[in-house]
Amino acid sequence: MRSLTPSAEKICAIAVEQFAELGYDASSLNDIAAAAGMRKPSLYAHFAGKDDLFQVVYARALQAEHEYLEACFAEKVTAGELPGQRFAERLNQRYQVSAHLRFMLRTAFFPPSELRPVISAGFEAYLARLGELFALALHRYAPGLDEEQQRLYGDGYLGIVDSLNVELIYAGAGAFERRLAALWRLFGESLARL
Amino acid sequence: MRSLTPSAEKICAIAVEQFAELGYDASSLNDIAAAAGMRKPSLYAHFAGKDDLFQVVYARALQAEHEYLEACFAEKVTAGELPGQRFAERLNQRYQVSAHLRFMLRTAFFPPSELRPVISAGFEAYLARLGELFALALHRYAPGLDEEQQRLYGDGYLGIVDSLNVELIYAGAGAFERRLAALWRLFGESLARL
Amino acid sequence: MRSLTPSAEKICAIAVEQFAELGYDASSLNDIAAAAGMRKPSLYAHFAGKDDLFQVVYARALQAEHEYLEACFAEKVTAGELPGQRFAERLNQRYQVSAHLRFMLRTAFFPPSELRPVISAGFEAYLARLGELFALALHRYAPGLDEEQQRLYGDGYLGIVDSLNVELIYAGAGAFERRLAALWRLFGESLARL
Amino acid sequence: MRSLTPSAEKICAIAVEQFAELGYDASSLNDIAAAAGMRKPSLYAHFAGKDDLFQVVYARALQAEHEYLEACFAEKVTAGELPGQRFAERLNQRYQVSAHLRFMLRTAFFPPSELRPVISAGFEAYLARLGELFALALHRYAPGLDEEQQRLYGDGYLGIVDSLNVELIYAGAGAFERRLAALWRLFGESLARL
DNA sequence: CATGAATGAGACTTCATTCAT
DNA sequence: AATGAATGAAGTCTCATTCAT
Repeated sequence: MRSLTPSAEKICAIAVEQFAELGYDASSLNDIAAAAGMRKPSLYAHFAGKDDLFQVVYARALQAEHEYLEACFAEKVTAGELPGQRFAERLNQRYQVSAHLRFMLRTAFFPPSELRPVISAGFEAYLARLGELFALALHRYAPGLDEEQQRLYGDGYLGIVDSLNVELIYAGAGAFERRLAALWRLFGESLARL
Repeated sequence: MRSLTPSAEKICAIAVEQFAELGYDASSLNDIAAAAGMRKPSLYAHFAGKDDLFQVVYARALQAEHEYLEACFAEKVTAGELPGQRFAERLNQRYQVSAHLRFMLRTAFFPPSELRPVISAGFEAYLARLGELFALALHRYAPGLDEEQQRLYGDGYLGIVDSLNVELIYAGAGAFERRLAALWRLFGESLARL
Repeated sequence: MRSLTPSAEKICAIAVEQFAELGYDASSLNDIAAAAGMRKPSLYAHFAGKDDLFQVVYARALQAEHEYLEACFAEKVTAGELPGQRFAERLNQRYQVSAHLRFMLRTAFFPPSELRPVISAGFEAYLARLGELFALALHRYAPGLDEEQQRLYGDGYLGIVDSLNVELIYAGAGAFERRLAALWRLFGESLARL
Repeated sequence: MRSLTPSAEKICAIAVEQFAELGYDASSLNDIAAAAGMRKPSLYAHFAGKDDLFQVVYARALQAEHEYLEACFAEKVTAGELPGQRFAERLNQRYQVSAHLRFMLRTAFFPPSELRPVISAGFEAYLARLGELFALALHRYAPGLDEEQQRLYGDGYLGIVDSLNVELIYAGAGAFERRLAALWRLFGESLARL
């Protein structure tokens, strides 16, 4: 993880918004530079090129969301809270607030072809960690589950998270809450019967 | 729905693949024309421009997937089949086979900014129809549900479908089956208790 | 040998002058396009890029100088003319008149690094043909020479031609005539004694 | 002749290689700086700009080759050695060893347009001195020559040297030896008959 | 003496589009 | 219906250069 100068930080902050909003191809270094208060060639003092900028931004987005993940699952659980519930319920807010999340999801779903491998690897690690954290919480919630059940709930939880992410991507906050209610009801009912 | 000459059909068939694979911005009219066996300016004999081509392709993709939807839900249900089950189980195969579906999903999730409204409208109609078809099937399966329960299962079903779509987009067939198993278990268990 | 449209011909005619005068790196497609009465992107309707243009121009230069070579050596020899004499004496005029020659020499001596192999091959064929034509003329002039002598005069003749070319490159017409006189005197005296 | 700090010396040593290999336009201050172990702007602490660096390097190349010239002609002649023979025979080795010579030749033949006058002047002085040294040696070898003969052999000798240089530029050591043998035979035979 | 940051100029190239043929 | 030619706009990127530190 490269450490960045303040200028480079600023460029990244601009770039993550542009990339999240427009995608790789429709984002222009010209616009990014202008929004960062400099001219296009100045970017090259900080990044080797568009690909490099994109990858740096992606790495930072991954890290930010990893940190969020850890923090979210590290919070003390309140009574009656199901495993992963807090993370799921806060997805909406996180999505609105974090360009990193919006960028990461867009990029993971539809990466620029040349960068697909590196992007996939990073995102899969993110998902894997989310799965682990859920598994730990599930074990705390219901210690006696057999392996198959653990896998079942793990897969289901990741599926629900993806579903919620998609809803955030193409719909709005209202739709999110409806979907969250529905899916979490199914999930919670099932867990409650354990 | 414009009717198309054979040449225009061919262009569309190429374009839907390119757009599905690369997205709007990274797709080049040059490549599309070449793959269709002609030169770039010839496209303008059939379409007003890139946007027009994109929109025509999108309309056709929507129609194709609408038709698939209807056909899928019109099939006779076999014993023990839950509402929407056939459609969900076949998503994987459909995704592999239908560039229209791949294109529609990509476009609906991340439309080119200028076309966002028209694209959203079309996709929402698709989802709405899917919701309706599920609702009908649900009613046939469990006639006495109150409105809230109907909405709950409808939302859940659409959420599951999105989740499966996402899995298809960024993972492979294997992951799809695991997720399908997990989500459908949750869904089916709940339905079965009605 | 690609056949060219009139526009492409014109571009080549401009380009050979620019490349001969400034070399590959200092020549600008912008300038070439402007001098050819069009804008930069229009060049790409005729050539795949700068390299392609350069190579086409080079191939044409080689051909032009090959043709000149053949024509020059095909002329009827006058009494007292030594083998290769006419070609050598006309180098100056040819150099002034033929951008192809100026370009070919510059390019052969200092090719852009990436194109070195293809350029070398072409120029060596040119030199080889010059050597052949001289050898034929020498045989006509002095039929009984042994192989070693033939090679000796062949090498000497090519050496003299190169020397004259160099003089044209960095000096002027006056210097050329002095050098021609000196080298040809050495060469002629030796031949005359056969 | 400016005297240089060690850093400036190093830059020059790198630059002469790059300029000799790639020419003025294709050489990048970035690469030169990097190869000299510093960043581009640091060059400006030593040289006013690219042109200045080029001219300094050129002046040093001229000086180095002047010194070589003097040393070469100052060596004691062995029996049977013709005037200028040693210099001619060593051209190959000198060319391989001296980036200054390679650079000087390339630059003299094809100078960057803006620097043509200063470059020509320097190179002509070099050639003039070579001519003088040869003339002296010739006088020592054959004292009684009339002016016309002196000029004849002088021109011929310079022509031969250029021819050999060209062979070094676009061919290899093997070709050099063949050409040297041929040209020197012509030259030596003629001299021997004096 | 060295450099990080910035920049104006300009390089090559691709793009979607138009138009006469 | 198709295309060769042309183009304005914009893309990414490199270059030599300057300046404050």
